[in-house]
Amino acid sequence: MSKSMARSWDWDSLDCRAQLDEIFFRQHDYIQAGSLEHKEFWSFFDRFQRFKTKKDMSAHLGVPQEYDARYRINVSVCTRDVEERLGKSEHKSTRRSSGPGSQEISDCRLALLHFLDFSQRQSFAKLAKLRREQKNLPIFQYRDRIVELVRHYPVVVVAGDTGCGKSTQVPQYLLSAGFSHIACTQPRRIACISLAKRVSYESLNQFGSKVGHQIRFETTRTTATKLLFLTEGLLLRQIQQDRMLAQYQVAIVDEVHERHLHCDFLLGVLRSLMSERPDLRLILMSATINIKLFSDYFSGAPVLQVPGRLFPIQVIYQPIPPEEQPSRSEKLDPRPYLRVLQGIDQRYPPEERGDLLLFLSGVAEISTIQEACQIYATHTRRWIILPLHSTLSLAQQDKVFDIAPPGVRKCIISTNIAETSVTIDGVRFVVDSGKVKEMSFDPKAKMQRLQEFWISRASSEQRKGRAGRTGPGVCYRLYAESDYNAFAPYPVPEIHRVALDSLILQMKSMGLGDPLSFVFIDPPPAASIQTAVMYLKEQGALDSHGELTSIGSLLAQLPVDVVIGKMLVLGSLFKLVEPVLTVAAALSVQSPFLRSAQHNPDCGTARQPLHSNQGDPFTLLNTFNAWVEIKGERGGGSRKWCRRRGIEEQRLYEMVNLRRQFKDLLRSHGLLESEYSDSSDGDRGKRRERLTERKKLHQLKRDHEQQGGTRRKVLKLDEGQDGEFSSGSDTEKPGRHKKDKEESEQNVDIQEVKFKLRHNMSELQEAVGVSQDLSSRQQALLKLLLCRGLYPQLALPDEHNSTRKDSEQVFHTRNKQGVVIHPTSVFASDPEVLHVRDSSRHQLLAFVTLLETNKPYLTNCVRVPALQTLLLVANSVDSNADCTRLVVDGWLELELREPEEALRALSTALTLRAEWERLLMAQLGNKTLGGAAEQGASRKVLEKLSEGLVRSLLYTEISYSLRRLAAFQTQNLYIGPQPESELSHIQAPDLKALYPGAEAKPDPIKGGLRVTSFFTYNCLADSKDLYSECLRTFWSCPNCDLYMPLTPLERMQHEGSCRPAGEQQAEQEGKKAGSSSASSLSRVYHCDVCNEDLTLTSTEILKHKRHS
DNA sequence: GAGCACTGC
Repeated sequence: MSKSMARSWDWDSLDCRAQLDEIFFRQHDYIQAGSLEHKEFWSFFDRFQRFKTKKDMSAHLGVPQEYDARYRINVSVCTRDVEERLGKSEHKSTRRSSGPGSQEISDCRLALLHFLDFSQRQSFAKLAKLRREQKNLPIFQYRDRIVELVRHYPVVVVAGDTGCGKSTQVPQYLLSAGFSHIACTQPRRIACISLAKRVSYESLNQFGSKVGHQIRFETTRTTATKLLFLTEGLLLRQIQQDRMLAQYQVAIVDEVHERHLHCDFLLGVLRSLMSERPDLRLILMSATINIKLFSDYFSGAPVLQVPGRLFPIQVIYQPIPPEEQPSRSEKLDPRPYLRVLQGIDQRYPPEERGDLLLFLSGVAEISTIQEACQIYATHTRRWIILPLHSTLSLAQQDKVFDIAPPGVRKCIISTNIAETSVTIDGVRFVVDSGKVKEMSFDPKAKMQRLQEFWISRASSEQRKGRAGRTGPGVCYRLYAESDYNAFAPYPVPEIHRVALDSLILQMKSMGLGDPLSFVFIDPPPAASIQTAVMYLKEQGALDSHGELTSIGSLLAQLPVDVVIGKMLVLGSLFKLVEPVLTVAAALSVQSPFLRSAQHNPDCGTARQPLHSNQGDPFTLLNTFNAWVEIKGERGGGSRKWCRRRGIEEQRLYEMVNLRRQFKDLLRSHGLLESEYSDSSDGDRGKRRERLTERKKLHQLKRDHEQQGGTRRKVLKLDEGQDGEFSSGSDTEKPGRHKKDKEESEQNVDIQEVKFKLRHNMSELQEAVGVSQDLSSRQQALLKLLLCRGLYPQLALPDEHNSTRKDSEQVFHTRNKQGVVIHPTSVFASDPEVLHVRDSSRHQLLAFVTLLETNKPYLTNCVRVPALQTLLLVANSVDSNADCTRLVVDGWLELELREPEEALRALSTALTLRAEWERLLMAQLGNKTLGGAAEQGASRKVLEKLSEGLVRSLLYTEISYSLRRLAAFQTQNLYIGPQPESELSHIQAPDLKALYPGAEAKPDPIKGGLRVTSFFTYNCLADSKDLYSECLRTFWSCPNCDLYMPLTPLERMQHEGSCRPAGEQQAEQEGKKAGSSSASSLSRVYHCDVCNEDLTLTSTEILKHKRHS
């Protein structure tokens, strides 16, 4: 180039460029070394130099030799030190042997100025195009009208169909009109992210960081944010903290027509807030369906209707002929679907592009049709068949966005995930089966049900609309027009179909009063609300008056199901937080185990070491722990580790996020001690190391964001022919294939980058390490905690299971008989561990969900020792006189062989449970943990309790039988009530000091004595012929000198108060052995036959009944 | 022997 170049200056050398980088692209410069723009500059530079050379040879072609400062550049690249260097090197250029001279620096500066000018001009062109597009949107005509309406009315409804631009434009109109602090809710996270990005781009960052998004684990919100896109659930959480929603001036609720649970609830909450916040502006945005409902709900709010902008779509009704309609429990007939593919091949030349989207109801249906279509596709070589549903791996789901090679169409066979959640461009044909699977809730059996239904007209239109996004389309409906007309107009709102437990709990904690009188937009059935209230009472979240208890208000703060929330609370109480955090997180995300991998024997073998025959939550725990270990050892290698086992790594990342959120919440509610200060986190060197790593990670993340995600690949014709796990696709293949794989392995895994930025790996490892190898004692305790959380979700193995085939094992829950284990559970492949091998080892299954599809299935099961667990978790335990017969929750009957053992077990359970309850209440009542001394003391008590639970109860071997009561048996279970006035002479022992909540009053319904809130003594109509005198047996107390005949109750009472000498001093609550006793077990009984009042014991009553 | 889809300070 210049003649002075002899000095070894080479523009192409990396070294020379690096030297210029140090001058122009430093950390605080407009463009930084390493950024995308920096890369672009150097490629621009090359082109620019070539152009200059060419121009030197030819004539002047517009590029000035020197850059003219009148250009639009508003960034200075001529900082003082650059000027200085220019000056210096001009003088001393001859002395310098290497490095850029003044010529090089000014060359580079010229190029940089041209580059900036060029990119700015480019963005002006972009801007002009953008503004044109904005003005072309249907909603643009209504811009002033919308602003005017919002200024004058507290609530406005904007209704517009797909493509009218309401989601992106309305918030911008409001911003330009001077509104700020705008919240715009979306039902889905992705929508929040992409809308924030889009609006920020459209306003050319005119609002800078003033447009942001916030979702559960991610936010770009700053104090400067004026417009925030957030999820509906998140806004609800914010209202829970900030009742008046003072942080916002405007709330936009988008997609209200989708009628999600959160959305319906949010509308209700906002409606009740309007009177207290007259200044708040509320805008509902909806598709043009059912608008009147929303307007009426807000006392006739004005509606602005905007036409949509879709391309025309031709609708063809092709009802399935009767002979091809599948009868019940039969596979779908693929012929109607194949005919559509054939028809398209005949009618449309392959060079006319356009893909096909086929809606079916479920995964099984998709597989059936996929198989048939694949045969056709292989034969014609004109189609690539791709399944799409949420249980596919994310990598496989992503394939639907890839491009088919010329002359080939994609045929995407999808569930209704493609109706709203996933939008695929380039779809020209839609095939609609008209079916959908929907979840409903059966409150009687406490069971979820997944059933197939006809879709609604609204869904039908939504599916059709997917064909007209990028051009005119065709929609084939595989039902008759008359069917369409008979469809319900809208889908059933979610609030009508699901269990309302969490919703009611939220309402209570938000102080919204009686849920039955709350004005919902479309109130759920009263029975559904009542069921939820009852359930919450049973769980102790609400008291008998329906008011929130302390545990209830805590559970309301935890963003999990009530069942999971209870586990978390118990886990922190028993210092088993780490494993419980993992289990709670695992049960709150989609299963990390991919179904498609289940058939692959290699995956099965690789997964085997992770399996725990204690139950599915333990398998999940093992998996998470193993992954954390791998992650620490070989970082990026975890991806491969997951793939080999058919595990979706994304789910494990989600678990880490959840774990941390749960931990923070437990800590902020005083259930966990706060983390020690960071000083323990190693030496300075380590911290510096981590800091440099974080810098690198941030750069990787920025690069990824600037690249705008991944580029679309072109699909191969044989794509989708086999799943990713079949035919050993995991084994390394020689040649090109292997190279591809290695390359992709080196690609930046953006999820891992984000994960590393958010979490401190060594901290996680340390925390998890605690739970890595649970002692059998801890495992027993953990099971108990999980079970108490899951209660009353318990199932009893059928007594004949050991004679049945593996696949025909039957179980019974209290409300539903004949349920089976889901094939994905560890117990489906290993049912022998549930069989009764000896009479001291009966087991129950605690389960997370009971879902009926073809059959009622139990998922996520844990096996627990029956008697011991029941005594500790059951809501009601009823006994006969010598406690050898127990009835639990009115449906399980246990008969113990040895009265001695029976009594000991019951007595131990009562004591431990009382202690447990006391600790729990102390923990909950005591928001901030006391001083170290108190903590130490409570830790001791706790250790004793844990020890007691495990050693004295869970490990105890007691011989007993276990069966479920038949319907007729439950009818005459109890002795029955006696009028209280006639019982006054019975001296009830004072057990209050012994067991908190102890009443020891005659039970007015069951009869017998109600000893604690869950235990009623001697209320069973026992078949054994026992007189009260026989109940007294000689007994010697192991702790003191007492030796005398006592009734069982007296014994329990004594045992509860008489502790070993060491313990006695710790227990300062002066309690004395009951002076009075329940010796008089007889009471007044009115016999209807004799019409006489008799004073009899319970067994005498029974005898009397038989004879009279 | 087999499960729609979302979501949570």
